[in-house]
Order: sequence, then structure tokens, then C-alpha cells
Amino acid sequence: MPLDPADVDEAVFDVVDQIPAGRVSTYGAIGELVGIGPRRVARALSSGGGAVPWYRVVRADGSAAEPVRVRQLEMLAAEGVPVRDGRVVLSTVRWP
DNA sequence: AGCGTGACATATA
DNA sequence: GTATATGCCACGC
Repeated sequence: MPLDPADVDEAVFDVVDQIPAGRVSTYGAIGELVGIGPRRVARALSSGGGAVPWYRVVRADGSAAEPVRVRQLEMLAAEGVPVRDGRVVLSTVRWP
């Protein structure tokens, strides 16, 4: 069955919206959940992620994306996410 | 149709 | 620990 781009984007937004407060996930993890590559996830968020808590999505090493990295770390810290030296402590807050 | 670019990931040095 | 290279996939020119 072909994956429609709009459907995939919707699935990504859905997963991101399901991330509980104080937790974070990675592009790769979401990509596996929805059945796409990590770049597709980043593409979806950069394109229309304004309707979901994109700041709960970080890289595989816990670092945040360039254009929003300050904002992201600030939001996560406000949510109670343990951050160290600019990188999220995924070992504790990684989701699922 | 081909090429360059990017909110990534993994492997290797 | 960081830096570099390769793979992936979709989008715009």
C-alpha cells in the first residue's frame, strides 16, 4: 500500500503530539514508528510542525536542531527535562 | 530528468 | 570526547 505524503505527515504529528510532558523522542524513533526515514520526520516538522510540540523531538545524541536549538532547550528545561551541556539526557527521558 | 540542499543517523578515525 | 564521510529521502530549481 502506498504511503501518501499527507498521511505520513499526519502520522508524524500524531506521534509527536503523544509525547508526554517531561519526555522527548528522536527523529529516528518517530521515523521507525511511522515507517519512514528520519529526514522525512524533520521535513514534516520544519514544514508544518507549528501545531505540535516539536520541541520534544531531538536528535539521536540528545542535541537539538540548529534553527531552534536555543528555543528547544529552553522549552525542555521548562518542562523539567534534564539537560546537560546543551544536550538532553536521553538515557532518562527518551520516549517511548 | 538531473543536481543541490537539508529541524537526521550511523560508522569510522 | 569531536570531526569527517556515507547513506537516505523528499523538495525546489
